[in-house]
Amino acid sequence: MINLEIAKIFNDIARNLRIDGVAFKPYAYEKAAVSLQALPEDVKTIYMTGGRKALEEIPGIGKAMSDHIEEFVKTGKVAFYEEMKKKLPVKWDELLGVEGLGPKKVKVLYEKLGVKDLKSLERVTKKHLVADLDGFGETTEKNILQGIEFLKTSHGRTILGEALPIAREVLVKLEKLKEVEKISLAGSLRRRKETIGDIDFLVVSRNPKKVMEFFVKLPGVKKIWGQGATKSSVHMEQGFDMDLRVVPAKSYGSALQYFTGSQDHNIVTRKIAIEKGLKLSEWGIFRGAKQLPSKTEKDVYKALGMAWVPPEMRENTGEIELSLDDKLPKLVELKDIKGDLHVHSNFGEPDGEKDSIEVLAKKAMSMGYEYIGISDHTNDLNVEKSLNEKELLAQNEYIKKLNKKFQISNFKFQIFHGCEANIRKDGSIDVKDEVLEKLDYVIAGVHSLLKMEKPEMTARIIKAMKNPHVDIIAHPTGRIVGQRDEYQHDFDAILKVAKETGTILEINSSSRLDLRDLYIRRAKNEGVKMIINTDTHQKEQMHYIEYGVSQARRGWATKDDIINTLSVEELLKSLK
DNA sequence: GCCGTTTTCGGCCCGACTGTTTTCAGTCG
Repeated sequence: MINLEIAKIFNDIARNLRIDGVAFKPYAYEKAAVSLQALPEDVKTIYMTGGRKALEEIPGIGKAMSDHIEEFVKTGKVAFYEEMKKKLPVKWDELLGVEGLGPKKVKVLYEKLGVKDLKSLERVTKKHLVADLDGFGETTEKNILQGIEFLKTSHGRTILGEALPIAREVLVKLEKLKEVEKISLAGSLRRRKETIGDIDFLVVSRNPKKVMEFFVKLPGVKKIWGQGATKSSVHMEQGFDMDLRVVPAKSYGSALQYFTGSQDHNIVTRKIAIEKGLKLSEWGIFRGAKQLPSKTEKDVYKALGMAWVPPEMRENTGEIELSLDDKLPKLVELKDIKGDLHVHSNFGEPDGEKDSIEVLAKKAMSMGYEYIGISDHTNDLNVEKSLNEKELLAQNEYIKKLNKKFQISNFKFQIFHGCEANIRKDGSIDVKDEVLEKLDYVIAGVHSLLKMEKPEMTARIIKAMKNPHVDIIAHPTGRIVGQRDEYQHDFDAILKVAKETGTILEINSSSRLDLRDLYIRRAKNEGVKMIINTDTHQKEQMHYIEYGVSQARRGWATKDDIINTLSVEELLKSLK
């Protein structure tokens, strides 16, 4: 996305200006970057159709910014930025990842010691060349070295599905302390971002010291690296950080709002406070010296004239405006989900690691579902057991019998029979039409040749969607969080055909989290329906549905956008 | 550099902590 590319350039420019001591301009560049990130349309299209004038109507974009955008659209570069990069040619992403290192220290390290990346940083630190630099010292040098060590053992950002269960375990332990009056997750985990930098807890307690003492002694704590009167931070053995903050009850709402973020969201809420003659901080919302009610987040938003914003939406990508107008969408919830249509069974491989259809159906019932769909892999897939046409037909008979059995015992529960077929290189499906026809539904997905060029991959998926038997496209963009980027594809073209053909796009709840949040928003805007599935290979994974739901919420999806919130009868109608 | 029913000039979010300082800059969220 060109918007994101330009936003990154603007953020980089802001950082460089700030290093040079330029006041306020960096803020303008950051503001322009945020504005671009939040923009649903492509700036290139805006420029092509409306020219410079249209660009300057975007908030935060004035003459200089539109100059840069025009130049980038025309040449793919911004000369002003290229010059800056030459002056300070360091690997920012690497160096800023070291705890305690910021832009200014990086500049000094580059100019005095030639540090360009983590490797050269480690070298000069181990030679003890850092401590003598102006503004540095023994402690800073030691901290940098420890920061590098931690980076080596940490695996960067932790994916949501790993972080959330760990966080909940800690939450339960803290809740049991009698000193803890109230507790909540905060930060990116509460916003359910797909990856988490660190796990944040917010606690109300009259005895912060006691709570923090307990916190830093939790199992798995490797090092305490920050401790103030109301805050402590620890490195965990698993390679991530946890932060705990303690506040008084009268500040709980403002503190939760503040520590949940995102930072971009908070900057805007604080500005709204200023406009109303108020001041918002983690300690409360104030008119002069007088504190207004700040016990709950609702109090805080109400004082700002805003409706309470679901944490998943707090990214300053348009939610503030909707909240001010009281027009926030009612997001889909976990309890709305009535079934899961992407579940793999052990059919044809009873000794394998997967579960039987009966076990999976019972699991679905125990989760309060009204239906489950069995969708095993088919013919072409070689990495795990797949069913051929004959086996699919046998499975179909078997599921029919099972359903009859349930009916006799008067269960209000239905097993659907589908499959997860492969979309071949040419867009054809690897199962014969006459077999697909017999199934209740068909999921199709790309599982091979992921490196195709954009036009070919787009045409491949479009052809599959045009197949009258294909109801759902599994994990439509092919990415896996933290492991694999999406394949090349034209998402707008895919959306257009999905809409025309009534094909449903999957929100896969496994570590794929595919569709991602931004694409969910675009699909929703185009009126394309989606389904939240787990891609379960073992029955416990059916609980991953929660991650798919939170992803859908981050994409602003409502119940109406998601077809597995429908009852059995309505669901059948919404399929091809 | 951008913006404006308190402004076309004068503002730009806020507070805490750390380490290097002797009153504050840099970093973090």
